[in-house]
Amino acid sequence: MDSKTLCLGALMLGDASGYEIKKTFEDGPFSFFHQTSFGSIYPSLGKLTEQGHVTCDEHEQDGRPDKKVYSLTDSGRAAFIKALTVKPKHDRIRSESMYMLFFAQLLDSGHVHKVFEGYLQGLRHNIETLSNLNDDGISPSRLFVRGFGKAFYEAGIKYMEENRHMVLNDDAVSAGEKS
Amino acid sequence: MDSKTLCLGALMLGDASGYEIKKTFEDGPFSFFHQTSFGSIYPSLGKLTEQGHVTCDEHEQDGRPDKKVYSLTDSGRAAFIKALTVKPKHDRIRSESMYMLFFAQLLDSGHVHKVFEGYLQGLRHNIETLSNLNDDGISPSRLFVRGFGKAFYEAGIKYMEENRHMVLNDDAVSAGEKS
DNA sequence: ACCGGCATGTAACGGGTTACATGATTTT
DNA sequence: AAAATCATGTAACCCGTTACATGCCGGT
Repeated sequence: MDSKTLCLGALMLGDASGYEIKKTFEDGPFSFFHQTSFGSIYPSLGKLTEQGHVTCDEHEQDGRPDKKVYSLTDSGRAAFIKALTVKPKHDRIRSESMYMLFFAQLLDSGHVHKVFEGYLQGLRHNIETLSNLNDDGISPSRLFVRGFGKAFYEAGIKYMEENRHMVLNDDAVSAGEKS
Repeated sequence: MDSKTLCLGALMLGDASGYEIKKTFEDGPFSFFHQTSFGSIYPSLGKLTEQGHVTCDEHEQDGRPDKKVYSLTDSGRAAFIKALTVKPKHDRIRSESMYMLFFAQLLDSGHVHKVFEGYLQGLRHNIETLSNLNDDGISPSRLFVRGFGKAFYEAGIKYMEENRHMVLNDDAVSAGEKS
């Protein structure tokens, strides 16, 4: 799935600028299963405009560059649906943190600790992000995906909290006193 | 984390050929949080050999090309540990299936059905893969990572089974009869 | 007979990340 | 005073995927 399709999907949620599309992938409903960067969004929007899949309204602004708000056209909507009507590729996950924790016995325990806590915090942050989304009037399938993300992350948090002793062999010490 | 580090990690589990390293990322303990392809493994092994991080033993074989079995050197082990002693990047997940399910209401229900069932099957397959691994004599941190993967996938399966009605609006019909 | 598994490797192509370039305004 | 937010865009580079090239063996 290329960056253009990702942009079309973001615009299915409503007109938006490139900047706002990026936020959708950071804080919005796609945050837990996709990510993009400006370097791919802006060129994609350019190509989509050429192809007639989106139109662009420029709003002048004080000081800042003009805000370019993109809207889907019928052809864009059709292209989006067509792009989604293929066999999906398998999920691709890359987790450096898990790779590090796997090799925890080789690493400095301070570092392992940081990685562990950082990962936990990341999971909590992701749940918060999903929980902050407004669910009013959202279709069941969208709620399903949100719920799936939450279920995933919650299971991860629960597991980590219950099994921290497997990676961190200092809990008894660091919990009480430091000497 | 580049492909070279990934190869070093695979070799930490024992000497292996490029072909076997790939299997480690497909069926082995890394399967759920990383993936690679021959196109990146073979060149990486070449570079690592040049750098002295691995050595290579060639075993002649009947018919097949020689099997090149790589082993870590001390310098390789040190390089690996150094590569892991940095702040990990955030997990990167890309799930085309979830993207499709999010937009289920736009898509042909037959296709949605296929995506849903395919995804569920994929989760089950992942759990099976993790369950087939031999846990004997494995360090706690490695078991932790395995358990994390299982907890993740199990939560996903449970959620999908309990909430299928949110995406699939044909369960009552298709469950009983087909007319 | 054909497909899948074993086994290594190269090359091109595509694509995305990162960094750079610019700059005002608001928050800390 | 510095950092973050808003806002767009380009370019280079890295790197990985995909496809190609080759070939035997075992199972169906």
